[in-house]
Amino acid sequence: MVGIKDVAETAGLSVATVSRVLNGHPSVSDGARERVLAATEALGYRPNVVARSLRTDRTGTIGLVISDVLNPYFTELARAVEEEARTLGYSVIIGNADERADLEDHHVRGLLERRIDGLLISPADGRSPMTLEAAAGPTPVVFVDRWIPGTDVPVVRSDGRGAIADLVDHLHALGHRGLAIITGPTATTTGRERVDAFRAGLAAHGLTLREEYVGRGDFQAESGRRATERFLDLPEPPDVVFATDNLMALGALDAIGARGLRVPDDVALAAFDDIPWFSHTDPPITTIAQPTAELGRVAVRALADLIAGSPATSTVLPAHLVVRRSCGEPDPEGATRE
Amino acid sequence: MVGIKDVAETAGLSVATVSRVLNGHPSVSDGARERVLAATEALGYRPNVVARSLRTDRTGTIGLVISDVLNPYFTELARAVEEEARTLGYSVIIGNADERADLEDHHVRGLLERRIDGLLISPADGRSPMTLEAAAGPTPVVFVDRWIPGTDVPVVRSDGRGAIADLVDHLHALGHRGLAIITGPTATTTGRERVDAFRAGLAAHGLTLREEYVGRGDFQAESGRRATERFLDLPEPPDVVFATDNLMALGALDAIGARGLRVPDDVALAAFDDIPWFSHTDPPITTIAQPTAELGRVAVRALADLIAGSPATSTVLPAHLVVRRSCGEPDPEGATRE
DNA sequence: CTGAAAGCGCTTACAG
DNA sequence: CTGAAAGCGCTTACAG
Repeated sequence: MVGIKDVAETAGLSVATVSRVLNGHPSVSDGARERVLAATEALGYRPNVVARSLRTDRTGTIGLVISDVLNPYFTELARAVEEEARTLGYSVIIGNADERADLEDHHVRGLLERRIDGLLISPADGRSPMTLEAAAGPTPVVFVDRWIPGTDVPVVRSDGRGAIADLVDHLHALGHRGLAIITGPTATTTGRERVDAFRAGLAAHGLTLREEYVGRGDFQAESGRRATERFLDLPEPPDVVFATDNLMALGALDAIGARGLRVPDDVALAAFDDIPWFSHTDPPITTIAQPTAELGRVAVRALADLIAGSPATSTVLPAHLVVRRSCGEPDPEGATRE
Repeated sequence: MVGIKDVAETAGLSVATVSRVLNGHPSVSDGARERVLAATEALGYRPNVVARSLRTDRTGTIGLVISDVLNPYFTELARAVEEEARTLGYSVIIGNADERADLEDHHVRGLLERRIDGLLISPADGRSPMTLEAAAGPTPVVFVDRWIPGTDVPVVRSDGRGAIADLVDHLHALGHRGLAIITGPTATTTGRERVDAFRAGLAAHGLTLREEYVGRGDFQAESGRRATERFLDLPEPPDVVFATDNLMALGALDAIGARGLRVPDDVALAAFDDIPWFSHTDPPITTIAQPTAELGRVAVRALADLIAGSPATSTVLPAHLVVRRSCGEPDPEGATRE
């Protein structure tokens, strides 16, 4: 591989000068600059950022550890993060934890060893030792979407509680009383928030959440399927199933379809997270939309602040209800669709 | 940050010995190993892989440049790649080209400067200079899904031609004669292959592909919407629209729905790439499925071979038709569903 | 089995 | 404006 030494040699200058040109240092003569650029071009020189990083102690890279790349919510988040990071001059390395604490650990450790400048994590739960270590360590960390209570880390997330209250109102107004929920892991903050808000929403209508109407899922499709099957096997199945993310809603759809039942006639379905497909499912799905891309962008800016040494602020953005037809109502022609 | 020197000091040994222990070198006494491990643990030492990489000239990382993270096909591919790479001891850094040659360039350059051990690329077209440079350079490269003819790079892809012929047969048998296609960029190999195979399939039935029934898309949703709108504006709209990837099918669905038309009664729809949502759209979508995850795994193994210095072989896996209801037929209850 | 030392490819005070 | 030299944190022949 051609190195800076080769460039210096063919340019007839020292490596110091070559380095200055390549890094846009002002103290270089135009002549030197030209010769360096010409040599760089001629040799097809690619700077070795590994060496540069070792020397400068910054990698120009941030890490992003998400729970599940197959989840369109996280995909959209990741895309927004990469876009904003690129604007700010950072590359991003994505680690997919697949909702597994051991994988989260693996990726956080790898990213830390790689000396990324900062870390964005959507922590599965508080049980990944490396995540805890990262949160306490010197590398700047920002939590996005999920967070770990009790840590001193800025968090950028959305608050779904208001929207969930709206959802329960909506369901109640449609006459539904047997409301079931498929939760995420209750060790996750989003998992807990959604079931708590749902319970609170029911309470506001004088209803209580029946124990058998709580299905414990893990935010992945298969768990949504299993929980829904259990609901349907109940002597008194629920009127509505609220799947607290889009993949579990997909699983619920699978389970309902497999029994030859129809949504919403036999059982209604609501979801959390809006994705383009929800407009085209049979029927279109009522869901709660997060400002996903915005979360990603804000999180990157917060992390960049931290890296720059400024204090970073936490941000909470609101989610909102998007009414479609999966809970039984007539389609109000794009009511809350933005 | 605590470095190897600190560990050596508290262990009362040289950095050489510490390094040997950390790298599993056999020539270390049990006592030394123990003291090193204890010191490592006590100090919370994290090896600096940047320094290690500079020294060893390998990063234990492979790069993956895909065309669009928001496309579930590529997401699934990326996931399989990461999984297989992890098994083989590699990390993977994903670059999202978003179907833009300039972004592909940006990511390939960044990955090369980062000195990744090997590169997996799904090239947008032959117009990214960096991709061409990478293909010709010393870093091992494998193309996956798409490739660039005329380069000397192994390619792992699926062949959709047989399945497209099956699709045309299927459509013809259902009585459809006005067949339209939304292509990907014809600069991509997959874009070309799909339209060529479609045309050949029509020819086999004595039909020709009418020029106005060819919509040029870019594999993203918006282009599918626009192409479909143009089809529907035609004095003689087609009977069937074949969207050659899943996102353009989503766009087509949007366009059809926006006019209050129904699939398949008003216009039939077929797609390329199978994704879980296709079973739940209204109606479920007939499509062509690729062995996506397998492509990813095979590609990683081919790249690992190349990195190890062995020759890598190209692989072509077959795609197959999955018949659902979007073209008008009765649902044969999961006919070709695996 | 162990350690001293060279060197990976850069950047950056320091001196001129 | 330019260059010689030190040093980033590791690994690895080489010698003992």
